[in-house]
Amino acid sequence: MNSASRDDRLPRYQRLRDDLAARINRNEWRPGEPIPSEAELGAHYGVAIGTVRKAIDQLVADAVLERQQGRGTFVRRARFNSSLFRFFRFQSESGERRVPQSRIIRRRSVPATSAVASALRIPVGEPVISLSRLRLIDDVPLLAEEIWLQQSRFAKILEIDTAEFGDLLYPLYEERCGEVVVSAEEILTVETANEMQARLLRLEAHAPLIVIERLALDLERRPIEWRRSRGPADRFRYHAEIR
Amino acid sequence: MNSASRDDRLPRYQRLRDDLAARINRNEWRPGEPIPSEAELGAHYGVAIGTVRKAIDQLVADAVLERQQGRGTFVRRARFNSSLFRFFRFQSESGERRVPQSRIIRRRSVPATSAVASALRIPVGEPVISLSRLRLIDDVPLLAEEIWLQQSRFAKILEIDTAEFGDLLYPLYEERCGEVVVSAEEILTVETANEMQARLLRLEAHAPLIVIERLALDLERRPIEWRRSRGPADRFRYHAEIR
DNA sequence: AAGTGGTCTAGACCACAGC
DNA sequence: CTGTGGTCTAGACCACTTC
Repeated sequence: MNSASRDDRLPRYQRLRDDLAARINRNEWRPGEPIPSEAELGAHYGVAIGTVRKAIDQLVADAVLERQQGRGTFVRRARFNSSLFRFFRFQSESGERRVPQSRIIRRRSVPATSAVASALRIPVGEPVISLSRLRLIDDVPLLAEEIWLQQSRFAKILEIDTAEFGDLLYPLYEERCGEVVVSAEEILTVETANEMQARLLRLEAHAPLIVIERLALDLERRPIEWRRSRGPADRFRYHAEIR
Repeated sequence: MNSASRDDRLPRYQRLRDDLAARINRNEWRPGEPIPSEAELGAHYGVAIGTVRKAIDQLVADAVLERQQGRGTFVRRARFNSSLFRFFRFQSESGERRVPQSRIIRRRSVPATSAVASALRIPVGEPVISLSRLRLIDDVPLLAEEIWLQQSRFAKILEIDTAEFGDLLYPLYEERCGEVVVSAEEILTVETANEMQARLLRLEAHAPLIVIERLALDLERRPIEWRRSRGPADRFRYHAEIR
């Protein structure tokens, strides 16, 4: 249990939620696997089943767990095909949702600039992994991305051959580093392309670019990755729900 | 109760939620006022207090109600200053969040085009109210908006002097028509200004514009309003959370 | 002190999945 | 048939607000 007793002032269902979240993060149950039944968890933690339900409710709302009546409660596999990828509507007016091809252009270790440090909530100068990649559909460049990762949590990323990265990074983070992206915050702005960006994206200079800054968070709401993506504004289409 | 017994197959807390939502929509309790206590509601509807809590939980999650421990549960007043207005960050890099000034340019009744009809989920040709307005900060144009409303629900909007509309429409909808906006879906794209838009927004022709299409929904998820807003892309800044 | 929402319990019964 | 989650109940105690 350990961390479940972190803060006695918090209600039990909160501490239970946090403990379950940590255990899932620790890969105690793998995606697709069921966690113990509500009754078992209640017995194990010494709380009523209603309290267990309330804790699980939250993780279901966070899309971390999935209930299946009569079967059990399961760790969700693949949080990668849904809303987090929304801005790939970026171009596919033409129809279906395809995963863009990915080409890593550069990978290096650098000290965190103040902007990166404040986004990732780490000290300035701390080593971070910096990735540059280009995303394409049908070999047409769609997005130029700069990506920053805290090196201490993602050291493995420096070891893998970039050719083996695949087209999606989040599954890589999960498989190689045990880091799971569950939510994100995005800020959208528009700027004009400089010469390098124009060349990379095969646009004319000064063409309008959409800029998407995204901070990806794990299920304990700690920053995992910060990225800045740029793509041609005229092919952009972004869907959002407001509550 | 009436509508609470609409569908016996639904769980009680769902039917209770719907009934409370309808009563709030009917202005049975005004914004800022408390609804009856959980115990009272339980007695009135003949359900356990836990069931009442579950129904209220949902309305709290929808930002329709607000709990205050020791005081009661209140109908939220003014859902107008929070996330629904996010894109007014549109320009105020300079600091605080201000409500742009609003100038109604045109108001008329027209038959719904197929696009408007499908957005508002009404038959093509049904009369709708069409508004054009300009929004400004410090007399600088910021957004040019086209707005469509189902005329049968918003007939009063045709009667009020447009000079008395004020700077915000949603409070107007609520006060005059009893229609409350609780959530919305937005689609963002970028296009270039035509001559009329450029003149209106005081931009040069072909300047990039951000286009925000918004469908506003009431707490029963029925479409209330559809609008298309255009503003200078270089002053655009949009924040979104993804889950 | 009285009334409100917040937490937690213990148990009943139902609907569904899987053997 | 057994085990799972889904709904619902009735009541205890706590924390907070108001008088």
